[in-house]
Amino acid sequence: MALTKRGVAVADQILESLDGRGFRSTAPRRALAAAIGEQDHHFTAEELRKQLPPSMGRATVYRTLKILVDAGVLCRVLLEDGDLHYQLSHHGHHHHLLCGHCGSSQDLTGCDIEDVLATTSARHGFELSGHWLEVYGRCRNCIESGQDAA
Amino acid sequence: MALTKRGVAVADQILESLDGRGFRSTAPRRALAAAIGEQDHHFTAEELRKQLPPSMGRATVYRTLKILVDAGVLCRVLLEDGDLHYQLSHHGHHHHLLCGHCGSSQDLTGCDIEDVLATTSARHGFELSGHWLEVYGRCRNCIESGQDAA
DNA sequence: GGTTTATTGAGAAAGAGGTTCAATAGAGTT
DNA sequence: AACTCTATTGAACCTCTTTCTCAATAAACC
Repeated sequence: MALTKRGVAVADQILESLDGRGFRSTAPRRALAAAIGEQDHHFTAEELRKQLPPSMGRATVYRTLKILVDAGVLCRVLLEDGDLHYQLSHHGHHHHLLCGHCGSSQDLTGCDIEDVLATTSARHGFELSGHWLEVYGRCRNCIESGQDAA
Repeated sequence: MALTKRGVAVADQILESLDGRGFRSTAPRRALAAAIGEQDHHFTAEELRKQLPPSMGRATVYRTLKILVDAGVLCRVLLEDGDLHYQLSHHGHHHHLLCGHCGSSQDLTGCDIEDVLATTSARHGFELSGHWLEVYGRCRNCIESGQDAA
């Protein structure tokens, strides 16, 4: 696995985050952080595991991923077909624009959906505590490179 | 399983929908439709199966559920923890208000989220084709019966 | 170096869901 | 009512993902 500058920075961030939560810095965790740093797209636990040395136990991958989701380092992405993948969580709460062609995802910022939801929920007598939104479509790159709709 | 008036009506609707799509009316499908009609909440395939006679094969339950999702009779609900459940789909496209206390869900209508998404996506050069939104919180009943936040 | 305790990996096990295929049973026909 | 054709079924088996157990290992701190 070739390491990119960005990937290494991300890996460092992940390890710091683990350290900050009292988790030990171990070789498997460093390898996992490095691998996550190199991911272009959202990924599954198994996809990630395939990119790691087979010496790393299944359980370690799953355990560490769960820790990272709890820590807010990773977030889960719901694909259009119902598959759940992982992805770096750059900001706090945010949404994803998922491209059905290249599989990329960008974070959706500047979205006032919370306000809309608050008023609508209130109309139903519903006390809002959270929401989960995924947006599907085609990204700018795929549009410009002339990929036709699937 | 005690049959309610509403449940029977729902079951009839489901069977009609199957019939309209050229599927045969069989005893297992009738039993499954009846069971779905009696569900208060969103449910998993396995939960439903437990309420059906053990003589009904696993495959039949899964096959029929898939058919019903394709037919638009059922929709999938994403729970806050990432679990996917099934639920009756009353309208076409819609969203759910999921109560974390009683587990109930109501359909979210009168939500102009599509417009908001369209403009925001456009700002990202993203061509919108669909979205998935779930809203979590506490329903009117739970608020009024004084259930404290979990 | 020694001690304590979190962490690890291997293997077993659970859980959800899909596949195969011979047997069964709808639905229309005669 | 019997007959035919074909969709449907259920049992068993399998795959894929995820979790659990537990003895061995290795951080971190003294």
